[in-house]
Amino acid sequence: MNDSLRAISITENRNEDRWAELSLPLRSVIMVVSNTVTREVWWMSDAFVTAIANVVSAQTDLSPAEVEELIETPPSSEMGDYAVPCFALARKWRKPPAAIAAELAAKIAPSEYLAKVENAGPYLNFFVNKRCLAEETLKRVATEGARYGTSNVGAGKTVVIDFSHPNIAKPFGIHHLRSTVIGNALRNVYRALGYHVVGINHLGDWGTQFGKLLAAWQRWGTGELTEDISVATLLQLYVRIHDEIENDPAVEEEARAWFRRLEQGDPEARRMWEVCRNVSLKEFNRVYEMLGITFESVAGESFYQDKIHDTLQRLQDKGLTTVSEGATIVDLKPWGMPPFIARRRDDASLYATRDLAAAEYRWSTYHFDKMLYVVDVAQSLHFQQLFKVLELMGYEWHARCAHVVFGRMLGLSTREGKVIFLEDVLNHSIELARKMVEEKNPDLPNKDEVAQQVGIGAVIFADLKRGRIKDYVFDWEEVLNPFGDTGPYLQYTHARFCSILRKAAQPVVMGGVDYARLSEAETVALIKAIAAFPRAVQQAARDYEPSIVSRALLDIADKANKFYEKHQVIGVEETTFHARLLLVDCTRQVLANGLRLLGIAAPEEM
RNA sequence: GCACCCGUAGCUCAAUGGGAUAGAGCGUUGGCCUCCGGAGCCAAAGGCUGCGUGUUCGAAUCACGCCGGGUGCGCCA
Repeated sequence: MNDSLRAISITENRNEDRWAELSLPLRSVIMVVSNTVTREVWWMSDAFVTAIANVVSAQTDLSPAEVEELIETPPSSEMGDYAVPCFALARKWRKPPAAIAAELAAKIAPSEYLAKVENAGPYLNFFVNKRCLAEETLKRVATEGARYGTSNVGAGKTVVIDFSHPNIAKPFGIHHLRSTVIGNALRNVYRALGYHVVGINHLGDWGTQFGKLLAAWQRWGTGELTEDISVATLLQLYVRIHDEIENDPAVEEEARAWFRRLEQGDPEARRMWEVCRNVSLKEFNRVYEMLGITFESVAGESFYQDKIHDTLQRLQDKGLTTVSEGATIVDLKPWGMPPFIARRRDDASLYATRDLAAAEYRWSTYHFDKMLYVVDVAQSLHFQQLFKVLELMGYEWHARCAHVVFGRMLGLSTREGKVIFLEDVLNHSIELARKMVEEKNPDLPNKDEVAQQVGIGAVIFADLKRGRIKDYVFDWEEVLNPFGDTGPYLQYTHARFCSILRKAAQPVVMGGVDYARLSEAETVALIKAIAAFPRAVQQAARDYEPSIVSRALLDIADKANKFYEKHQVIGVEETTFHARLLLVDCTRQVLANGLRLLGIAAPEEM
């Protein structure tokens, strides 16, 4: 990031926290809060796991639940489908783990579900009945359809997600992409798990920056500020006043004065502010529409303007505030943090103040079980302080708040203070997708629509495929490359399987399918990948990590293409045909479901 | 200076509550369409998991200490 851009990003909003520390207490709280959610939720608990747990439990002094905790997946399917390591038993029984594994392997007889048991060193490896695996999995997908992967673990619970939150009077930059798509994906994931989700766009529509903007207009603007002004012009004004302030600090006082007028409800200031807000919102909405993102609530910082007085009063009543150098602060020294500044020397409110008021308001409004702030790592300290203050105020729900941290976006080749507009990136990507579609599928009737879906999907997936914590090195080539582990690859696989269904020209039937026909290595691998999907969705929610869904999808697509390469569907003997056709349909279904969770379209042709 | 985050193949990233031989994609090299979509598949090459010590039957994963990078640290958001 170069200097001019850095100057602009001084006022960028929302970010960070001690994610690792917070996630743990949060999880334990959740478990206490709801009796229905237990640790088992995060584990696979299908028929095979249960069968293994029972059969091993019968031969040991471990309970089925204890055995379940031990079950893992071998590194290679040739070793088995599930494994129970015997190290824990070895300590208990004071015998070598390999001997125990061998002993258990000999004692456990094959059953309908578990076709074979053998030991490999200290591991007790189970081979499942492939027919059962196929039947369990595909019946479930076919029956649940678009609901496959969802559950009701969140029924009756509310999650508030604060995401996107672009800054008014500034363009919707590429750096807002992360919070926007991560937040949206989490919103979809939680909703899929039955939670009531409140997605909030906490717009950066208040603060000293508007004082600067208004001061700039007064200096250089001509006539009245009206809504025909563009965001680009507003940005220019902002950059210009910013430079001016650097040269002449007195100008800053001018800006502060304007912000004070705004906070005190001065009609002229208020009117100009509204113009800026409306102009920006119009532009933001265009981007949200492209991304297919909506919010349950658009309550920016300004929304809390009339609430901060009471918030400050409560802080004071609880004896938490002190006055230091004219400002009202909460001393956090005992917790090794700098003070939380609640009110400025000149009585104006601050970002932190408004966040505090927002937290209180959201609690009283939603009584959430969780509140997630999807904000980049730069604001870690801010949220640490905020959560600590909530705790000091005696709010037990402070532990339900978590900062969903993501890394900064780097590697943007910005020329001289130019912010990269997200809209431009999306359009660029759409253009490339259009060329690709034109080349690959010139007769497609809805080429424009598909180009949109593929182009935008590429940008979204590029962001969501990696863990959110790492800095994201934005690379045009990577984002626009349609080959490899990309959004277009997933969409292509989906379209390819849709194509088989079209060409087959026969209804997919579930009744009478001979699942024993689905036993080749590539086929089983695909079925397993499909079976793993629901768990990935739950893990994504547990870790606030959409990339877990992304990777599950890549795995399914990878296995799907390998299956496709090796096994013909159309034109093979009828019993096998029907079995494979069902698998194709289930594959298509789960890919579509997963893409939807990520906020990516799944066109049937491309 | 203090705090937090991140160091895994040339590059971007994985590695299922610490487990078996650390895996993908991009890039490089070489193969595969008379056959359901080649935006695909197969194969090769590429690693002291930043360094060290410790805990453990077992460490990329946990602890401590270094080194390197990023970010933050009182009236910006």
